[in-house]
Amino acid sequence: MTKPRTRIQRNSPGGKIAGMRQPAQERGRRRRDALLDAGVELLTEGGFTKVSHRAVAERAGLPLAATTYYFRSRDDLVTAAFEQMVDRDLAATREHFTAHVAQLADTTPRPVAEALAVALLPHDETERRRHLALWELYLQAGRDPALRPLARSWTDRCRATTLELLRFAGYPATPDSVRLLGAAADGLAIETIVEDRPNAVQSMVETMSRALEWIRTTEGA
Amino acid sequence: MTKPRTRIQRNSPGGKIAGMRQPAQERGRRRRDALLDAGVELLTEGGFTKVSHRAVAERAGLPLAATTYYFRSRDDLVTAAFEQMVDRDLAATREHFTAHVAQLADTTPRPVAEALAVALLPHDETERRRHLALWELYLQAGRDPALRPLARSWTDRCRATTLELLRFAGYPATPDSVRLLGAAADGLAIETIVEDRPNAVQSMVETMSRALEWIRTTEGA
DNA sequence: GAATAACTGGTACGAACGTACCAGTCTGGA
DNA sequence: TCCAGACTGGTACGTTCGTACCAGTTATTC
Repeated sequence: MTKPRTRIQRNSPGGKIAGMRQPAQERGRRRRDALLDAGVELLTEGGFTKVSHRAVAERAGLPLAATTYYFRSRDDLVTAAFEQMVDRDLAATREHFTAHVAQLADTTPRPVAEALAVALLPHDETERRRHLALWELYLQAGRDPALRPLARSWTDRCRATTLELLRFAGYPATPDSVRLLGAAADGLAIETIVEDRPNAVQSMVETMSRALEWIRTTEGA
Repeated sequence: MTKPRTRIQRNSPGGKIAGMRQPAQERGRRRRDALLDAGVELLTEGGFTKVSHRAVAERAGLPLAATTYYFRSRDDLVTAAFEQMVDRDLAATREHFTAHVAQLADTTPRPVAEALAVALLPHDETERRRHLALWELYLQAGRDPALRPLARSWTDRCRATTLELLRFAGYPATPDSVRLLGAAADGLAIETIVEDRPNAVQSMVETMSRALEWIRTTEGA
């Protein structure tokens, strides 16, 4: 993904391994975190291409060289940011869904589908852009094998979470039905995020509740 | 998407509108097409970031300035390439599906799902990368309003084609069921293309045939 | 055949980029 | 107290980029 290799590589300028994972000192850890947060912010705002060493450093209020000190390369930083975004995304989904379902009177398909849509769709422009960035990174994994394990783990964890949440809501879902439901949810979510059409949310709820209805009848409630 | 605006813009260097849509002369049309094809190739091979004026010109065997002569900007070129890729993709899907279905003995869910998977999934590495590029551009539409109409039209045409093909295969599909089926197909296709797991195709066939089964029972065959 | 527009191709500018480099300062363990 | 290693921050290199520019050649129109 990068090219300029203009000077001789020097791996250890005095003993350190260039771009370690865990800084030894507290201040170093704070700095690395700040860079990571800056990376996530920039990824969210402008996607992949807006994440440059300079932009990240400026956003974090740190000198340019800090980025190459704490991360082996730009790719390394982006990968770490992706990882963090996935974690946060899954946690947020779980939280949204359980909070929504907990206050439900009945668990007929319709309100559960609503809870799912609320949990999976962005609620404001910033969140929309975050989801966009997440999918951009996911797609990038199709070209960059280094990102692939992360992409797979995102899918797996999404499916596991969906299965768990459905059972929590009283649906006798199996991995098979979750596969269909999850894929459909992904497809609809991407469509909503990208195309920004009127009634997209309502339409997604409609479609998802049909899918839940299908689960309830075929899996035998 | 671009920034460097270093000199004063000059719109009409002698009468021409910078970057017209249809060259007036035959040779010009051929050159524009060559640039477009080069753009599609580069998009396929390396995605978005590999498409630079210089790369396109070199691939097309033309001087650098040809790119700015025939396209208003890099974005303009990319948009035109996206348009072309969508057209070709839809045509290929239709062709694959009908060819496959035509030689089917029965139209039970399983073989039809197979035909769908064959029509929607890439068959070699080049095709896989082409699909990757298509989705990258689609996602880009989430950030760039200029691309959005194209993204919407892709979705709409996909759904219309799916509906048509299902009916061709003898399935009494409605727009509603196509919406679920199409979203699921998109989700599964992206997953397959990006994650490159073993048995992905078979798993997709499995899932799609369950969806078709469902269509057949609920829509009443 | 002359005038006008379409097109060509080489070049230049200014900006941004990834990352290497290095002389220094700070910090924690012996 | 000392010193090795962690960290800092400023700078520099070489590359690539988008696109403007312009003196030419070629085609079309009157």
